[in-house]
Amino acid sequence: MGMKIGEVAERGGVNLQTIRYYEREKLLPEPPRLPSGYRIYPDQTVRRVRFIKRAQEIGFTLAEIRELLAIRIDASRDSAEVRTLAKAKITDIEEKIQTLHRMRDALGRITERCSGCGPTSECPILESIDSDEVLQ
Amino acid sequence: MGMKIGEVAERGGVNLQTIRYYEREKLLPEPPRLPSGYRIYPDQTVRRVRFIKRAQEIGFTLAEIRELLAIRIDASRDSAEVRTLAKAKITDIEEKIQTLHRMRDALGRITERCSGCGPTSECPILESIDSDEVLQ
DNA sequence: CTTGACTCTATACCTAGGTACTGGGTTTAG
DNA sequence: CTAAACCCAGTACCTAGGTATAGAGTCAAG
Repeated sequence: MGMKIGEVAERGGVNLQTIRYYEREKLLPEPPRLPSGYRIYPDQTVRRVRFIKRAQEIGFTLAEIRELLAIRIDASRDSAEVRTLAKAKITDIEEKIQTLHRMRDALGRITERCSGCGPTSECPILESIDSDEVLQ
Repeated sequence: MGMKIGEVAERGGVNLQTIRYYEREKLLPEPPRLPSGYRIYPDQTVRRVRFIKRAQEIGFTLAEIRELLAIRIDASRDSAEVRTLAKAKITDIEEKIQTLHRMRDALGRITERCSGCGPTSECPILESIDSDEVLQ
């Protein structure tokens, strides 16, 4: 029960320095320490680190991730405020999902139309795709 | 027909310097110039700039966006290769969509469960949510 | 035909998000 | 009881993705 920082980093898939950086940036709470000063972390810290990394991959900044985490954590807030915050985040997320769907569909059309063609320069279908189709 | 750089920047919603930066980074092709050296852009450049910005918002780096754009543009490639690339990108995108769905659902549960509660500290439902529920 | 808004290149600077290095102390396996 | 592996704080450094500034030329409305 309780890991040292190196294990958290390894299991979380990040550099050891990153853990300390997240602590400074208030993305991770300050953990208890051994008398030696060594940080001791509970298991769920690994999940939190992975959450941060996944949230970054889908375009949230550390500041936004801090807010997302705060939705769960701050028990001193009014629940109406919590709901308002959560709903705003849901809106952000749904917009990202829409954009991703559009990109996926455009890429899907490219793979479909070109199946069975030879080199691209001989593939009139690919050549004819409006060059802005994927954009949008 | 043809805008100068300031108009592209404004309509694209970015700083003027960013347009030149994207050109250096090969995200925008070098546009034709007036005899004075002024860059002259076609209309679709604005759409391309907005595409770049939207793609960034959902977590693609400029290097990845360059690849996405190249899928449409490079006609010297084999179409099988184009399809392989496009499929790899589709996989990336679908993973992002999954992550976003999970986050949205977790946030949705928070807003649902707390509707009608008073201050959070008096809301046993919110307090009881496993603090890692949104994570995952 | 001038004046204010725009553009050019080049270079310097900035923020976010880390990563590495230094000079120590600590833990643990043998 | 020692050597390898780990941790500490502090500080320096790095990359990505811009943004600002300087000094000079260009364009367009009056």
